[in-house]
Amino acid sequence: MSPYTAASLKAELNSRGWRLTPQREKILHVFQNLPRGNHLSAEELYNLLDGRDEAISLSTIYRSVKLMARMGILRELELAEGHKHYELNQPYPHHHHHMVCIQCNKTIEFKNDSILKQSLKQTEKEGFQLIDCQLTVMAICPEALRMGWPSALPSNWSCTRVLSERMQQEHLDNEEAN
Amino acid sequence: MSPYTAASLKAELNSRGWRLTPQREKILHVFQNLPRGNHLSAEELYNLLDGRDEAISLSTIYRSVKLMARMGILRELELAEGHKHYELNQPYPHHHHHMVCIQCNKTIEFKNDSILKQSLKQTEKEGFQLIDCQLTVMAICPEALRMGWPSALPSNWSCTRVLSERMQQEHLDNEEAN
DNA sequence: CTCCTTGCAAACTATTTGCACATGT
DNA sequence: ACATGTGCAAATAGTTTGCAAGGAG
Repeated sequence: MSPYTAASLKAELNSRGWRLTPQREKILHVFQNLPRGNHLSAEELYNLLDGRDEAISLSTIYRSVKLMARMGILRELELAEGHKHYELNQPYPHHHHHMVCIQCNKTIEFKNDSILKQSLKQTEKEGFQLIDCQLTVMAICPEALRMGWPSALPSNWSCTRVLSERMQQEHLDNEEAN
Repeated sequence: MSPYTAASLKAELNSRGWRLTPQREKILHVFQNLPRGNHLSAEELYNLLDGRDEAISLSTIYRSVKLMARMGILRELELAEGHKHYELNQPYPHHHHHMVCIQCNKTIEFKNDSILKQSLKQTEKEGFQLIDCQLTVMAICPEALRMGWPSALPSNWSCTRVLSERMQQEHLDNEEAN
């Protein structure tokens, strides 16, 4: 899972009858230069390239990330936001898991090596080869509990902390896209 | 997390200013009578009720399952098929995890108590209350490996076993909807 | 020079929403 | 009574696909 070069990507693609195109090379390049822990949706990747005057059509983006995920080059993340995110697949130790409040959607990332171990155990048992593993923990956050979950929470309630964090995150996302 | 009765569902709803309607009661009832290990998508739930001449509109189905998931009554499953499934939230020991081949989408369910323990550890550390946890293991199945993954696999290859299993599953799904 | 790949626009799927009417509390 | 819930149809978001033109091997 070492970093791909254009040449090794080409070899990998060609061996299955696929081709190395400028688009695929650019996409790989973006992910290789993405700060650790970051991940992009198809749309974010599109905007990022568009901003650099290296625009690639959205359909090609979708086709490429799906292909590269299937090849094991990219990792597909199912985050709470309802659309998929991608990042370079560098299994260990850069992967993390998610804990999300089912009441307000507040999400916390965490690392845990023992989960990887259990996944490995499971793949070995069935003769699979591990590529990636992701644990999602659904829970109720302290603020919701303090408000009296499950019964005493108004229907439109949301953790106060969540809003400001979301705004901060969006701010970061915007910077990153420039 | 004991089975809800119409009365306890009503209490739970009312305490947050919501109401017990025949639709919500029917939906709860369906999930309570669902064989262990089964789960329904919004559409499947719609069809099931429709077949019983107890039709509920799709939007109401969507609104209800989302509400009940947020209340902690239902559990929302993100399976590989691209749409959400729901089942009664009876945390332990009926939950399971998934291992899926990123090459052919073959999916295997498995149980593992240690994952629940790790999730519990994480929720306690952050002061959350655990509701549910789901591990997804992305891997390459033995057949794909035998075919020479990652390089020597034709672009449209799919495990032979997968197709027949899918057909069997679809067959079961159809029976269940009647 | 063949077949894969791209870009565009249109199609699609799962889900959400606006609104008028109906119904629990 | 009055706010919440329902059903319908239309809207939306994310993603996929058909097709003609372009480009890699």
